[in-house]
Amino acid sequence: MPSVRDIAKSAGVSVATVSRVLNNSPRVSDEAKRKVLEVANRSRYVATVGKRSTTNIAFVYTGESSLGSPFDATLMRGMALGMEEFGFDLMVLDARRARRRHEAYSHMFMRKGIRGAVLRTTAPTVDICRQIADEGFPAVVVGSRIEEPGVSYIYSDSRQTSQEAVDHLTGLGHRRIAVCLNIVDDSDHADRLAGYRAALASAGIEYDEKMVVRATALREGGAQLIRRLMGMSPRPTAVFITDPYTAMGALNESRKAGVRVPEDLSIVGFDDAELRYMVYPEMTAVCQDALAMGREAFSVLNEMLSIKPAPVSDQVKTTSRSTVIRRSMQTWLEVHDSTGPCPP
Amino acid sequence: MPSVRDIAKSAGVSVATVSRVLNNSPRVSDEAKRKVLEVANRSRYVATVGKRSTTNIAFVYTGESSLGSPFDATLMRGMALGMEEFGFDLMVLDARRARRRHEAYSHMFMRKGIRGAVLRTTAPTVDICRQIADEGFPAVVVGSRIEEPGVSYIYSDSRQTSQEAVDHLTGLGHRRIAVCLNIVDDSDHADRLAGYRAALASAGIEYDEKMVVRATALREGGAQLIRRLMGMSPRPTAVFITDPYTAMGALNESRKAGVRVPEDLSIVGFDDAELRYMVYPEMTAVCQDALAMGREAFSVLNEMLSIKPAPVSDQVKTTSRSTVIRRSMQTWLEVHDSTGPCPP
DNA sequence: CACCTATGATGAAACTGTTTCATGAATTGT
DNA sequence: ACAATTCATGAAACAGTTTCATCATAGGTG
Repeated sequence: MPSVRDIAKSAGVSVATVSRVLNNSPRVSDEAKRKVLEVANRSRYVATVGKRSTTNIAFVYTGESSLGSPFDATLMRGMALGMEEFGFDLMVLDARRARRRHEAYSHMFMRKGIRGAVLRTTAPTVDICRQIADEGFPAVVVGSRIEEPGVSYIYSDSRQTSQEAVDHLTGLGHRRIAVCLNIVDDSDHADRLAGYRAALASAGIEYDEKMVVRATALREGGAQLIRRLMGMSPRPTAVFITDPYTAMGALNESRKAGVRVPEDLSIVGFDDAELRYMVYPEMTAVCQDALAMGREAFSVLNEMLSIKPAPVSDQVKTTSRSTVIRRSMQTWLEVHDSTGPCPP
Repeated sequence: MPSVRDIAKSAGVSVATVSRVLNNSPRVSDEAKRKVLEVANRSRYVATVGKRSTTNIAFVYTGESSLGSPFDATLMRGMALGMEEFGFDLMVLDARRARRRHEAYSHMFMRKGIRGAVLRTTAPTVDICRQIADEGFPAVVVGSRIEEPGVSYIYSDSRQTSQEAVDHLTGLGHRRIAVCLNIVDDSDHADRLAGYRAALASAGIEYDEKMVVRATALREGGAQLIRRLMGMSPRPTAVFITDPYTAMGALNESRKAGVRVPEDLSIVGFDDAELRYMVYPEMTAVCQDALAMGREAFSVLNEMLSIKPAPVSDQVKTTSRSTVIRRSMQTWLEVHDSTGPCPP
């Protein structure tokens, strides 16, 4: 564990200069900055003020993630439970804004006294998760299944329940069942599509690519979806919508377009909070427990942090990759009023 | 600004013991703990590690506040904007869990490296806000108007718009207009009641206490409300519901009870996020911009923190009360489909 | 051109808070 | 009753940050 004094000696400057570089003080030459950052990053420097051990956990989002979404909000509430239970403090951080140029993610975390991170990511920013895992920093991805080596995650296994959802539709006599996926592909939506296909297969219905529709994860995406479905011929009599907001938008647009739910169209949606009760009609949905996921994230990090890191010899710089923990949470199907028998 | 060494001298112990007390180390006698905490609290101790100045802002809720509500979620998104703009980091904190016994709030904040606080409170926990203000810690209450000396706040002035909302109803010919308030009284709901009364007065309608109904700020509260209203005689033809979730619950229960909205009952709700678009029919509502409030909170704290505190002489311990800043944000009325002409 | 002044980068030293280690006191087990 | 263990504590060592003095350089003015 190098100190500022070690770095100073190695970089050929004073500790004062090292400290200035590490804190972005304006009065420092580019040359000194370059030298210090080079040594600091190479030696995996972590700031430990007076050997103080902080207990901050960061909730890291990546700018494109929707911090105010019901899922994130519920997640946050779950994390608040974890804070109490495991005695951590929670910091909210935008991974891309908070980091400085040429700074390793783990360095950025340590600079802020963060011991572990809960990562929230979307498909385009998966590389951030990979990089953090590569640096060996204790982190867990929540709400996405990132199949990269070294990446820990907690996700909801929605494949089985998605299949049940579509089984529910075939059980009601539906044969022309559409599925709506997000415009960006991720493992979750792949799971749901797999569940959809399995259910079709078990009901002896042939898979038809034209029944797979893409929409944005917004109200407007759901509206678009309904307009698309109504233009199809033959029309689907049911649709499985894999995103909460899209499902909500679809329900509302149906009403505007004069499509009766469930008489003309059965809709199975997705819910990670309470949305299914807010819409009309109350929505049959595949549900996941974002609250429990938030709490579980802290449990996982607690486990990671209680494993003592292997002592790194001064000579060999091993990449001390942290333990990989992967957990899957249950989802369940709730049948409400947006699904009904297939129209004749 | 006392240091651990000053406190040690004053309390008659070593700096090591002071540090142990301040960090809840188990190996310390009650006697030493008492002496140190006494001096630390009296001298307004703040931890400044190596004169490092942290830039953490805390989002403080009080356990009873609903962290996962749309309002708080949107607020959080707004604060994320403020983080970027003003260069702060955000920490999430439960005021009551995080604090230790006999610890002043400002001490607790400083122990965690927090420079300023955004407070989210409900009526029963107003005293926490008052106490933090009394300690002179830079803090701003968001979403409540706390008329206590020294307390800064940002709130939505919903009085005027509430009046407009009820004007809208009287303009549609309604005469028997109920209002639904939260079961706990706070200044916001008082404002909305005042707006309601003003609108009645200007329309020449007499104020009737029986038309003031209380409900919890939950879906179920809204359901209860509808059952109450339907049992009244004569029945109100319109209701102004001052909480988003209550309004949502009322809309859904109306449908279940066979009450048509707006044909039988006009509903004006309240919205601080996007709820008005999620329900059916889309809800006429008094809207506030929680996003802007979150951002504004950081602006206010930035202002507070850039004012240098008066230097405290070693002899006179003045209570350095921080500047009081109060801002009000605009609310607006959006007319959608849950209000209509008064039935004959 | 010479000289003074302002600015900027830097390091030694001073300072802040935390932890380790040694020490003496108190408690407990046999 | 005595040894062993545990506990509370302070001195010292250590980690990071900032202040202050120093030196170099650039720029304006006679």
